[in-house]
Amino acid sequence: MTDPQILLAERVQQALGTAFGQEYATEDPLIRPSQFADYQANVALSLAKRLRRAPREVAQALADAIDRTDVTVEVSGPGFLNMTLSDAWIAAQSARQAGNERLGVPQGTPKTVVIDYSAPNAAKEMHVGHLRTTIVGDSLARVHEHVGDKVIRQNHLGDWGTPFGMLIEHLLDVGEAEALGRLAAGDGNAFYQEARHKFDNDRTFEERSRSRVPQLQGGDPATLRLWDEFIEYTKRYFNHVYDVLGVTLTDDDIAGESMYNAMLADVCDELERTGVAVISEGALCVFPPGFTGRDDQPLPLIIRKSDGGYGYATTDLAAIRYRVSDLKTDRILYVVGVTQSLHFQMVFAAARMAGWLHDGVSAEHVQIGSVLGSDGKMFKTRSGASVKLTELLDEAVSRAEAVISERYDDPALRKEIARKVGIGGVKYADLSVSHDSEYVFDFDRMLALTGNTGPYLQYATARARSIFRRAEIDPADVSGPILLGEPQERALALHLLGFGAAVEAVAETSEPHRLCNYLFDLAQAFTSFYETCPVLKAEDESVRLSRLSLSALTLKVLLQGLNLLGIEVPERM
RNA sequence: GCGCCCUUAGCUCAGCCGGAUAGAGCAUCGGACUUCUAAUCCGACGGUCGGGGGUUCGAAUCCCUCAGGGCGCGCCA
Repeated sequence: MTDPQILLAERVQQALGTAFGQEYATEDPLIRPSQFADYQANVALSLAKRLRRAPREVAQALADAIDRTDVTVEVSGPGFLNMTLSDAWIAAQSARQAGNERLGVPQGTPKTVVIDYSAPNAAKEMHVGHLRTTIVGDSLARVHEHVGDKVIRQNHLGDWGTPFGMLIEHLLDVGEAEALGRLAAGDGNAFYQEARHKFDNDRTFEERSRSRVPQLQGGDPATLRLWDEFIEYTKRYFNHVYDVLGVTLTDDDIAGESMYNAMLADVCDELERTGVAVISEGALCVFPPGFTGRDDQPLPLIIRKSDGGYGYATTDLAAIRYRVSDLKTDRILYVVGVTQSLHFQMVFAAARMAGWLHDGVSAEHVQIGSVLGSDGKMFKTRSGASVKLTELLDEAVSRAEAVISERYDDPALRKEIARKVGIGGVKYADLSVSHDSEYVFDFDRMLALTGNTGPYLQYATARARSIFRRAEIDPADVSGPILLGEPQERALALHLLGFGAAVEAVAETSEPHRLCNYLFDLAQAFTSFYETCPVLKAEDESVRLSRLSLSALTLKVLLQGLNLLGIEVPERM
């Protein structure tokens, strides 16, 4: 790890020990980026009261005790310690980072992390919100893998339950061949709506559908065959979307609701036997303490309906039990819409009551905010119908093509660039705002070539690449001492050192937007460097080599960072 | 009624384990191409951090309260 904050924290802690006694050596030195120096330590202020000394005095004593090798320290204001790193230290760390194939990203103690994401429902509307959970979850999976965790992707497909009776009946009505063709083409939503319409308006269809459900759950072979086909063709469509998006999910990651069917009865038995669940109004319910509904009544988590059927709470509980006991996970991330917040709170609480979730395992709901249309409401087309995802992505690509420079008239090249820019722009838009906030879907903003966008980062990367293309040098071959003559060089090198910390923070907090912000700042620092510091035309050979190294390092970090976000980068733009 | 989330510059958003004059981007205005991609860069303008109270040496950040908005809340998943 090359992060300067670590060095500074160690230095200050050491000084705390020598200045005030060893009991203070573990105090958080409160290192923060500073506008007056590279970093500042704020610990003197927070410690002053406990030491019963004036803050500035504490700061001075601390400053005097700090090992000043490669660091200048000065007391400032009411008791801040402004710390500036020597150019030599930064340059040395840069060289170290350049020589490190992990670019300064540490590998922690490996954990097993289950990441539950995407989870499209084969029987319900699928909209851009599903894209977002898929994209964010996929980035988290990539990041955890990169820091050394064992990642188990779990695509909790909505492939079971009441609506499937309806869908199977509709499939029979339409005819298998035609129905399956439509499903593979991504017409599942319309297919569902047709079925739903008949279900609501046609009594005999409704009855047929209802009687189909027990056959499905009971394992009737003819019904299962139809269900299998339905799911198979729906999966083809999902896989097509994943392919277009460049998402790492495969069929091996599918762990849909149907998978837990066989465990549900046992889940209920165990909960009932242990007294965690009780019968209420004919349904088997868990009443986790602290949850109340309307009229202050305890809020139930229904795990077996009064008609004997199971709902998604049962499935989710079965999944937790399975993930902890069979998958041996240390951490479960549920990358699911914010609207499910209450549901997950209750499921987690119930799982803790049952002892399935114990202190060694953390279950976290990574709440994904809703994607809104320009009207500020849930994203829909102008006509009010839900948007077909593939059409949305196609539009992103064709819009990207329209803004791509006319400098590329080779149609194949243009198309390839447009594809990466269009898809990358959509993905970056999902990743760059904090996952729990809503955001307004806006093609113009996410495909803009300036600002905190995917295309801007891709462009910065393409410019870095062009240096090496022009020089006919492989960035991987560049090495050499780094010299920090210009302020832009220093700022770039210093920012590069923070890469590892940024990646680590994403793994810890499940917030990919931190990495986006880091990369955006990096791209800006690089562009600024690029504008003011000629690389190939540098007057001095050692400066040229240094700048080449710096460019190579930047390029590698940008590529690695974008890869962790799941964003492809065209060779040129 | 209860619970969760949100309210920061004209717009879109960061910052929220308390720390100095609250930051970006877009938009607007003004500069910079005989120079490695100007799809860029540099600068300016712009904010009582929803209101009020509290804790603190210090609050956008923590606590309380009020207002406004979103989502959810017993047999869909």
